[in-house]
Amino acid sequence: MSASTVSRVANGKKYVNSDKRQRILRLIQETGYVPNKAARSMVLKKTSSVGLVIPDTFNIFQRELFSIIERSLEAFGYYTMFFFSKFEDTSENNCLNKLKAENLDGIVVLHEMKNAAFYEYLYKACIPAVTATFRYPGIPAVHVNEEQASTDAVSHLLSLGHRDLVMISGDGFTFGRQRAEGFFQALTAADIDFDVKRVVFVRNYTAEFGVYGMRELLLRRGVGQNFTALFAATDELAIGAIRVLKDAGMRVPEDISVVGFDDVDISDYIIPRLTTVRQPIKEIGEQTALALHRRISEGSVVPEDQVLPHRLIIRESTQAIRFMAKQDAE
Amino acid sequence: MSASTVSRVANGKKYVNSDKRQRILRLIQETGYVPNKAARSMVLKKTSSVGLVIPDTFNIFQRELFSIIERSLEAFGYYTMFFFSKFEDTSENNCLNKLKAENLDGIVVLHEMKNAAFYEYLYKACIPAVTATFRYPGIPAVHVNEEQASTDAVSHLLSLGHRDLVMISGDGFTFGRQRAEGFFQALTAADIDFDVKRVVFVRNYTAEFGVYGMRELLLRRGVGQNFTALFAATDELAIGAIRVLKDAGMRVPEDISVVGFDDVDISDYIIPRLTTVRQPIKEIGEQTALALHRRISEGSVVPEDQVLPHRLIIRESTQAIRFMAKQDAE
DNA sequence: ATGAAAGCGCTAACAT
DNA sequence: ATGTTAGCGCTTTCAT
Repeated sequence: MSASTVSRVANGKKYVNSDKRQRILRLIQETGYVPNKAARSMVLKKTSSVGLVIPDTFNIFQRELFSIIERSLEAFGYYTMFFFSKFEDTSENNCLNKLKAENLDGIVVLHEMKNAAFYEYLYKACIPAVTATFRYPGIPAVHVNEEQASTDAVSHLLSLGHRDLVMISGDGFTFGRQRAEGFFQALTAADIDFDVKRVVFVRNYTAEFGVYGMRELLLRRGVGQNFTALFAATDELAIGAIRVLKDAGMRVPEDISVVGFDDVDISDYIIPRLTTVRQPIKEIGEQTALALHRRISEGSVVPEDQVLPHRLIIRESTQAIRFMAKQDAE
Repeated sequence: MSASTVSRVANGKKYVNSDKRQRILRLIQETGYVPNKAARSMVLKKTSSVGLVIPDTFNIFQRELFSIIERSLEAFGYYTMFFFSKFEDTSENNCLNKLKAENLDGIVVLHEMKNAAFYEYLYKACIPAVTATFRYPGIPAVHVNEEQASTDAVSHLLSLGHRDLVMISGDGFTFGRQRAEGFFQALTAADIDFDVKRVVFVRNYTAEFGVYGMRELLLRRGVGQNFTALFAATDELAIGAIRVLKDAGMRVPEDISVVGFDDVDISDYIIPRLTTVRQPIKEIGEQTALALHRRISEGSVVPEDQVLPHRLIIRESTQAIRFMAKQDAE
């Protein structure tokens, strides 16, 4: 029989005698035949593959997220190709070139490319894209309300009686600035003095940089500043910061309350269990995949912003301010 | 000019007038032309892509590892495709089928497929493969000596005076059994009674399952058993176990010493800092990529086993046994 | 040094 | 219902 008949069977098309269909199906089984994807995608002019652009170094939350996205995409029948990119021009261009060679059906952007050429290419080449955990004008995004979530975290601290707050954030991504923004908003709303010194920005969102951030904060503390509570822009930053506090003889939460962000899996197991803002990571991943699938299959062009609900998870690392702590300070 | 000339330029072939070459190069730059990978791989009969088979659920160590492998592979000019597989037949077959469709140049196996059909396919289809963190007969492997590493960890506990040891391991992968094996070997070598009750096997290597494991151990403890030290098959298992101990009012390391395995990035920041066995994760990743590259490019068939050196990292979670602890027990 | 032509494995349009 | 043909974008002979 001819190639086209086999093709018809393989793709479940009509117009095939059912005897013949059975026979071909059996043969496919026996020989373990699998159609060549390259050839298929060449004639179909689509690859059933989507690209996932991710940061070269990622924290636990991001790692979790992109594996969820990968699996959700797979459920829709897409293959996922990962593209790592650093926060630097050469790396981004490199990444873009690889992307171009793939004829991807769509792209999920998890890493904020700073080079506008990237987004221009997506636009010109009419490649459906969705961003997750951040926004870019004209592209549908799935994310939480970072400012509001941060404000909620800080409000929790405020409601516990804390007035002297500090924050560790990062300068690498927009969310770092947004979370700091939320921090300041909550503070000003509570009539607390607006002092930029309350926030230290570190290069990365890992525990290692949490250590650096807290050391800096402790240094500042020495020269007149003081604090009873910390808001860390990620759980890992919090873990590093708590480490330093412990080493400096300060107890969490007795002396210092700490709240993190992300609700990474280990946050519920560390000592003390971390109070944090949970991002609905599963939903973010699934909605991102769904949004991209819809853009690809239905060609819906309307860029819609999906803001998913966050939730404050109160655990052990925060507690009401004690008078002792205040007295120690004076 | 003709397509073939452009092709020659794009691939850096000879026999092109240098004026023309310059002109084409410039045009490529300007138009942002990138050759279509599908068409290329069809005629070349190779894809420059390698598959990375990874477990559907992975712990921090594995996540770190496969991102290192991906980057190392990229350095050799390969694209990486990720294939997730569960520990179950349908999922493995599914994974195998996807693999087949790709015409991969090579495959890195990080997930122990139990279905032999998988390895048979690799063999029959002559697809170069390398396994990492475990071994499969006939395939080059990159890994540490799991038994020896475990023995070293236990010896450390022994040298601290501990005699009553327990272990939490998993049954999902070979390394779980190997690490338990090393545990028993160290015990028998030290003339300590060989009691299978000393080890509890959980379904997964995460903190969550560390909690379950320790709860079980504590239950057993109630009925006459006792222990002053724990060896956890992964750092995350250790984190979960320490959590339970803390909740049960036991201090680490004052009452119970704990040693983990992997030296995951956060292990140096948690409270207490975790004593653990470090796997040379970077080297494992790099050597895996290198081994595969060599098999692909040089076609070397000799399956060689690469055993990389581990290292015991002593931190805060272990300390010499105290008499008090012994007395408490009696 | 360059161009023309063939062919990689597949699917879709066209015949029958 | 089935086979034949053309063509996807590239590289590689083979001519010139």
